[in-house]
Amino acid sequence: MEKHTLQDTTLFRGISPEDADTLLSCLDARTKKYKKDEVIIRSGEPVRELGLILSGSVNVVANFYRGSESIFGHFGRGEIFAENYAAVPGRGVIGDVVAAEDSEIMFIDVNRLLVTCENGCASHQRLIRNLLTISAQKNLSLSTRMMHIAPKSIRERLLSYLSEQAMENGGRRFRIPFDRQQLAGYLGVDRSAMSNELSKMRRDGLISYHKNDFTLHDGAVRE
Amino acid sequence: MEKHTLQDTTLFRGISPEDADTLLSCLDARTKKYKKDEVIIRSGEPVRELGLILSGSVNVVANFYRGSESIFGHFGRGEIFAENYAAVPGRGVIGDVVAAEDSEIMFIDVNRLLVTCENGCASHQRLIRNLLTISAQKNLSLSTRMMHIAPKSIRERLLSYLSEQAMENGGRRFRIPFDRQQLAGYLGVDRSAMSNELSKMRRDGLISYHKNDFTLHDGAVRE
DNA sequence: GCAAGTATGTTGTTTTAACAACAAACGGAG
DNA sequence: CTCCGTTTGTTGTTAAAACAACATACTTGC
Repeated sequence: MEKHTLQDTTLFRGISPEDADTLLSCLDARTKKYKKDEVIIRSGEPVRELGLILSGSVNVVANFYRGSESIFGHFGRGEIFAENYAAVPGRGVIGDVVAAEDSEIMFIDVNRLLVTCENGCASHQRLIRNLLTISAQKNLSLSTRMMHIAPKSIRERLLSYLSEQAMENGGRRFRIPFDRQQLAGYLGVDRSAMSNELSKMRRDGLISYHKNDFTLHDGAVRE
Repeated sequence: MEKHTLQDTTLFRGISPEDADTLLSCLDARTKKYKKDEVIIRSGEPVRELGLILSGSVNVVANFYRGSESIFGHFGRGEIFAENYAAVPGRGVIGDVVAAEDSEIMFIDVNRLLVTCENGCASHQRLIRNLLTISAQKNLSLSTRMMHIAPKSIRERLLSYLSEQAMENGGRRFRIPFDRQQLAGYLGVDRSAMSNELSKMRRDGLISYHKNDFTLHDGAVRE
């Protein structure tokens, strides 16, 4: 693993390789390699360190009750995981964290990360800010999705999602970053049923679209 | 507003009134009063400060598209809001934040909060840690709920929720903190349909329960 | 341009949850 | 204890989404 890798991570973004180097020793970070399918964190384990993916990727696998062994999250190179558990003492991790491929993970003690040290304070503060930003961003995307999933009908979910996309885009015409399959997954509905509903909405004059290019009409938008 | 109030807030937890006082001037916090129903933050506004509720409470009101004016969140005395938007620059708030009753709000600039100052550094670090902990906790509760809502059927949602409660409780018998109405809301299903499903699950020997006291049987739990 | 593969749309059927309306159990207040 | 309000459970009906199976459109490599 080379230092330059770190700059590409969400956690060390904006920190020079030299400063990162200083920080690393100060943080007492350790690095470990995992083979594909190897368990990195076992469900229920208490965690003090966050994981930073230097290479490869990991899955979070939910395994509450028999039968449901579904992948609950996927994190790729440059991303971090388990940071919430590391920041909230005394909560066991829900689900196993498993290497989705051969991976190299850096573990960083969150308590140490939060205590500003003597050397390189500026970078250290940046590090803390980065962590908070990551956490806040995850919060936002979670609650946004929550909001879109809240309505019971497919149509309302679509309208909620599309309206937000429009608002975010500052216009009634915009492109969405999902294909139909992904959008259905995101909204928690069946793909074909969703396609069907989109057609109806077009028929009802609420929207028009071509592939990922959508336009909201008067009926669909506030005011 | 008296200093002692601050100790009861999630943000200033564990910080002495004297230290809090020092911090406040350092943070350049401002306080403002709102009448019931007054808009504190308008939808789409960019935010740099988090809001700390000294008294009263606020609602986050979603108002994406016509018709749906539903309360998306409620925060009470001692809690903070808008901290995610304050920490992620350049994202407009989704939905209005409105005073649910006469309230007093303290606004704290997150950027300033993150930069450790000279005086009272120990307390300042505690403040930062508190903020991160709050953020991490919200993340955990959001993703946990997400996970319970992911399955399509009521039964699976219930099993997901109950299994997690059991795991958290370290035993198959436990009490849940919701009444039926709240649980249905949390799982995003109809209350009566849920009651019905609970009965069926009891009939099927998966669980037994009396009021909020639940027991999971072999069929319901992993292994 | 054609063939093969993937993504999207359509239609009909089946399953399931929402809904409505009511019954039963529970929990104080008097 | 009884009455009243609230919570929980039950049942039947209706509406909607899941599901399955197929049609059409779009993409890409040849």
